[in-house]
Amino acid sequence: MIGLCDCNNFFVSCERVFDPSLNGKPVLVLSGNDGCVIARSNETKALGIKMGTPVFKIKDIVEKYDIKLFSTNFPLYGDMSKRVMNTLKAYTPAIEVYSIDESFLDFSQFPLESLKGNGEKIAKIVRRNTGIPVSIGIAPSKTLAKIASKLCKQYPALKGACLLYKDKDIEKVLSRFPIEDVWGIGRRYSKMLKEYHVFTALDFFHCSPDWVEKRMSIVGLRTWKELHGISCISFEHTLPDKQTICVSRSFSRDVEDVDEIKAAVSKFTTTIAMKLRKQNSCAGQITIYIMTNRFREDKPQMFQSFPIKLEVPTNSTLELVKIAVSTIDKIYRKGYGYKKAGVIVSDLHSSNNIQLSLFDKLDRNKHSKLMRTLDGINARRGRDTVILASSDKKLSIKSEHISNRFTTSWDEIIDVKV
DNA sequence: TCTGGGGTCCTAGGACCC
DNA sequence: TCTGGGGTCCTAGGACCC
Repeated sequence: MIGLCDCNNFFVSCERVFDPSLNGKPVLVLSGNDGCVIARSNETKALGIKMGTPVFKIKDIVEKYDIKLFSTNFPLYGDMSKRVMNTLKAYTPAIEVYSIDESFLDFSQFPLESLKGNGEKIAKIVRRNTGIPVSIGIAPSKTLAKIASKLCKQYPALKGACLLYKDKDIEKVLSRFPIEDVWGIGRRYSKMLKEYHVFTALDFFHCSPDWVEKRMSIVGLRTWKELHGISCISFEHTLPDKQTICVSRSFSRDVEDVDEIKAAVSKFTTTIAMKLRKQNSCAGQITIYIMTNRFREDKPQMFQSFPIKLEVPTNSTLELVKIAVSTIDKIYRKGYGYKKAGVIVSDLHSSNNIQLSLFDKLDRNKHSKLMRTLDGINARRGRDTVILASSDKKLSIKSEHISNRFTTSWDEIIDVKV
């Protein structure tokens, strides 16, 4: 049996931990530049506000219901996530961190009759230790566990834990579960399935496996089997290294100045190099892209992306930034307003086995020593204590409703009034 | 005026090998 | 009229996830 612990309305819950007056009130958390809705409280869900809605389109509702808005605060959410995961680790034999707000829990050694009670206990402890409410679904497969966790949110009487394993129960639940809400069935497939009158998870359950495989490949077949209680997506005890790493941002306005774009790309690449070193990888390829605002149909559009193969894979900030910034000169065109830029590294290798080149002039030992020192200082003194001069320029990104980094910055720690 | 960011996996087709 | 058989690797595109 496998558990899935999902944090309820996670980003909203993080904000509420540090401002309990938000409990019971409608709250939204917004994407970068305060653009779209990326998290909703139950109250705002009830108002019919959809995930991904641009905020300017719902200005009237926000005002009418006095909805509290928050800019995204990833340092806070990331740290709160760690706290939740650490608590889960302490009360289960193993966890697989699946996303910032979800973990699978290894319940394979627990007797069946103890599962419901254990789930409730764990949900209660997480709430007590971190302030974050969670829903724990327990079932024979990951897909069913996801469904079970959603049931917890519908039925508070379950006290945060739902065990789903009897055939009779599964069929009853699936018959009321919309096909588009099943893990693994996205927008495209649910549209296709509905054309064949498959509307609920149970309709899909009763499809023939051959039919499913023919139309949805073995990925769809896997979902079908998982709904039948056959576990096909195994529990991963160790996280594999990333195969690609990407850092990109939209700007709050259209940027024409090439130096501003270079500074942004320099910043993104600095972050990427840091992430590479963190997982002990070197990149064999780096791609830089810049694009105009696709929503401005009245303006000329431009999307340029330029991949560069590296002769020797690297994770040196100096080397990668130099390449990235010089690439901007190749792809930048005057007269366009750029709205977004990004950097992607791929073809990643372990730093321990790097194929060197006969013609390489770079002193790689020197670089890696310097990077170790830089990482050390920035770990102790804060992320941007030592940066490259080329990235020393403020990015134009809007976040008007941002809360404090209560748990990761001494300057922003919570005030307690006595 | 204002529209997010970061990932994975699978398949098909083309280029190439012997 | 007729044109082999068996592979690998790479990339682009499409699907999905949070």
